[in-house]
Amino acid sequence: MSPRPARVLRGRAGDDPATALREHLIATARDLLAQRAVSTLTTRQLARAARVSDGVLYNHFADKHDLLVTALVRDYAERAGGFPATLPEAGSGNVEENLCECARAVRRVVGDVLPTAAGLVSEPALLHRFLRALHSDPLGPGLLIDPLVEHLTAEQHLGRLGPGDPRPAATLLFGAMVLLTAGELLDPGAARADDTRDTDDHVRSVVRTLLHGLAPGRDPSASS
Amino acid sequence: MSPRPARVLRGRAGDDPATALREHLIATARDLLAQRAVSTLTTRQLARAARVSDGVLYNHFADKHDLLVTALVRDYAERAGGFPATLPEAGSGNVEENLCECARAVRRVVGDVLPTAAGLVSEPALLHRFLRALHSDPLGPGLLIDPLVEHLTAEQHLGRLGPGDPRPAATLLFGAMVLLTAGELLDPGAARADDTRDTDDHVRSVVRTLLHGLAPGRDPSASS
Amino acid sequence: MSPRPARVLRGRAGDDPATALREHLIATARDLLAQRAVSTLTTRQLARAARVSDGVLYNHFADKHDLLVTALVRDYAERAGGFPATLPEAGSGNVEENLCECARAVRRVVGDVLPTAAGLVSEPALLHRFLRALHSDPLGPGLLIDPLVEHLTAEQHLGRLGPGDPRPAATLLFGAMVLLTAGELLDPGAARADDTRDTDDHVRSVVRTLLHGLAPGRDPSASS
Amino acid sequence: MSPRPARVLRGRAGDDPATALREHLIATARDLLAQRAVSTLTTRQLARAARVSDGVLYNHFADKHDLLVTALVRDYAERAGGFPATLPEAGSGNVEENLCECARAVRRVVGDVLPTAAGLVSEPALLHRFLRALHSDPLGPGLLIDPLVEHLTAEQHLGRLGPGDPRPAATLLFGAMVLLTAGELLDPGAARADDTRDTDDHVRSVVRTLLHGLAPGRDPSASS
DNA sequence: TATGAATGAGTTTTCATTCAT
DNA sequence: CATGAATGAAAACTCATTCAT
Repeated sequence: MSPRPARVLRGRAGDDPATALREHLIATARDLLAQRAVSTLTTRQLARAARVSDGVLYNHFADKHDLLVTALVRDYAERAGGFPATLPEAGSGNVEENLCECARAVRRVVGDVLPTAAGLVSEPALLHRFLRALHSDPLGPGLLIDPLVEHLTAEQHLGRLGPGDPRPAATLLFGAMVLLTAGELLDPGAARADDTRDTDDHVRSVVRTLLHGLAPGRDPSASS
Repeated sequence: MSPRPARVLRGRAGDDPATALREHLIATARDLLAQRAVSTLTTRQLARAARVSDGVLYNHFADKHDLLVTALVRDYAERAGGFPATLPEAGSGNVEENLCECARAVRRVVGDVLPTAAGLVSEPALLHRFLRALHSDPLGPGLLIDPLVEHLTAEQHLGRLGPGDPRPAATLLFGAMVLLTAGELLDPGAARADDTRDTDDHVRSVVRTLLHGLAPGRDPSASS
Repeated sequence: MSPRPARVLRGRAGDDPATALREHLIATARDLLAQRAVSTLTTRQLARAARVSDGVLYNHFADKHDLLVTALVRDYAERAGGFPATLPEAGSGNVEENLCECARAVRRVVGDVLPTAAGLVSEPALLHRFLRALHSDPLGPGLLIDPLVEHLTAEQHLGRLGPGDPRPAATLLFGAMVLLTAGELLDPGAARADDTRDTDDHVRSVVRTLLHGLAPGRDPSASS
Repeated sequence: MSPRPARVLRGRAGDDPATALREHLIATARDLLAQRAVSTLTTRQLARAARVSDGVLYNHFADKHDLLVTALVRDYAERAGGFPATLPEAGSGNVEENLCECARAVRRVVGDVLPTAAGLVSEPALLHRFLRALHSDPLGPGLLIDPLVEHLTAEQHLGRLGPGDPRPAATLLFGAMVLLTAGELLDPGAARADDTRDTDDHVRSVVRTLLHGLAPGRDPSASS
């Protein structure tokens, strides 16, 4: 009485067969999205990669964009949703080290999310649908910045950071990490064996600069 | 019996007609690139816009990508090449105001360059060729960061900024501007009438935070 | 352990469920055929409209065409079958008025049947099957003409029409009505508010011409 | 300096190469339209039949419908445009024979035009574009009826036909011919060796009936 | 060397039909 | 028998590239 399952799902059990293939398609799309840019993905490639016939897509999604946006949102939600948990506890250890750990967390999530996000820029229709989907989800545009701001605020309340609006500070830290990530993405040739070490030095110096500021008359060596 | 010049160039004199048409195509491509995304640009549109026949392109460039990359590089070179001149003179006026002006200059150039650059992500082949072209040109990847670093170094020598590596500071400032710009590009709906003012407030607060740092025990109100 | 009846027929009793669903599909197809053209009807639309699963069709009909032809024949049979009863009684009232009423009856049935029939032309396979089905049914091609011929014959026997073969007369009347109907179908824009009146004037003048003939030496005004 | 000609046109000379392929496509479409119904024609079939690549169509026409409508109009124009010339001269020979000749002319043109026209019914979009094209051409919807009306009028002025509106008479004659034609088109099996003879008898009896009318008190034998 | 029509592989999407359940 | 998802062969249309002139 149930319809025939897709060949590719033969042998699996326990799933709701109605949603199993839908999920399979989303998963396949995410896989491909991690390799190629959105706009280079064809429905044919998708079907081939999912080991499924050309038409299935349209049994589960309104059109190609519908599947793509769904996969994109799912991807973003999972990657960005885990971000807050990767931030260190405010008050623990030492402030600078904490900030470095924050910066590394940002770098990780940006590394995950940036390639896909950048690919969206050239597909205005897709971008629009993606942003609408994000806004109607609990995933707001502040999903990544806000936890950082909260961390800084918490450290302020603990007296471990000075007063002042933490949001520009978060922007500075976040932006610097975006830049480092983008640089590496654009120029993979620069990635060397000692890459991690170098990168971490970058992170640390950025954090220190942010902590002590550029203005003269302060002794940054005090906390190093 | 010299070869027939393209119709669109009839009447011009003095130029080498061969390079004239090449330049004309590059200029047209740049014009279109400022309007549409790279991936949506067809050779036909290009030919029509250049008032030239569909095939000429292949007499002057290896293929469509070759023309596009050339136009992209040219565009980047001009926009980014003009950037240093838009930075204020170190030592003039007041340091904070100078930094704000630097930040605004960064925002302008990023606003010019980011949309096109982001569009490249979805065309991996193009992106690769673009990056190779950039590296073989004098236009290194530091084209935008280095002038900023120099400005900061100059202010340090004048004693108007504290000691320390100016490069992470430049990264922080630059990254924050990228973030602001990207936010506006992605969410044009957030652009309001008071947009300029808001944005400038953002810029100023970012600069102040960068100047005074996050560490406690410093009175940021002193210099505001 | 009798087979499960289709959801849409649950609760009905007394019918043979096998033929009930068959009839339900035919009825649904007729409904849709009255709205859309044959060639635009998909099996999916049919199944949805019948509130039945996509595959049932193939349990009761050889294929889509089989169902469609069956529905088409059924439709034609009912519309054309009702036609004789809509003709006026020979001998009643006045001959001209009776002929007008015949003409109107023809127009009605043609209006019902022509759109569907014309739509068949673009589906040669369907058309062929349809015609074969018609011929094997008691529904011959004379189904519409013959009753008209009989009416004329009856009026002849009553001495209210002159002698001569009534079949060409029926052809003339029928053909004129087909023309009027086709004209309106092809050019719906010509339909005005006073449409009914105009059309009826057309019908009347056609009937009068048919009654009195074109040959000279006859005073058509005598019977007007 | 001229672009490369289509392979299929190699060797021909004298034509304007720009319009040669356009005409070739129209001609091919007309050929196919004479065999298959409009809606069953695919762009692929068209290209194959024209011995031309799949895409050429779009170099000369906005889309498939554009080509089809153009072919349809061209076809109609040529077939229907020649119709008036095939009518006999009013006043020549004998009236009845003249009317029979008119009827035969109508039958010919209807036989040419009806199959194609009927196929249009199931393609509302195409039908609409076709009708619009017809109306903007000198080819009005009266193109076929009007010459017939004029013939009758001329015969009236010569005193060879009685008075009265000739238009309903034209409608009757035309409609009867449409019916005869449609019957033969729908039921090609009825076409026999003696077909022409039979058909001609039909035509003659229809014309006589039209001439003498149905009303009693007239002696139709007088003119037979 | 400029022209611009011809080429044909490639794109997204539809849909009649099948078939495991 | 009913179910309805899977199938895959089209469909219309696009576009980078070629090439006779």
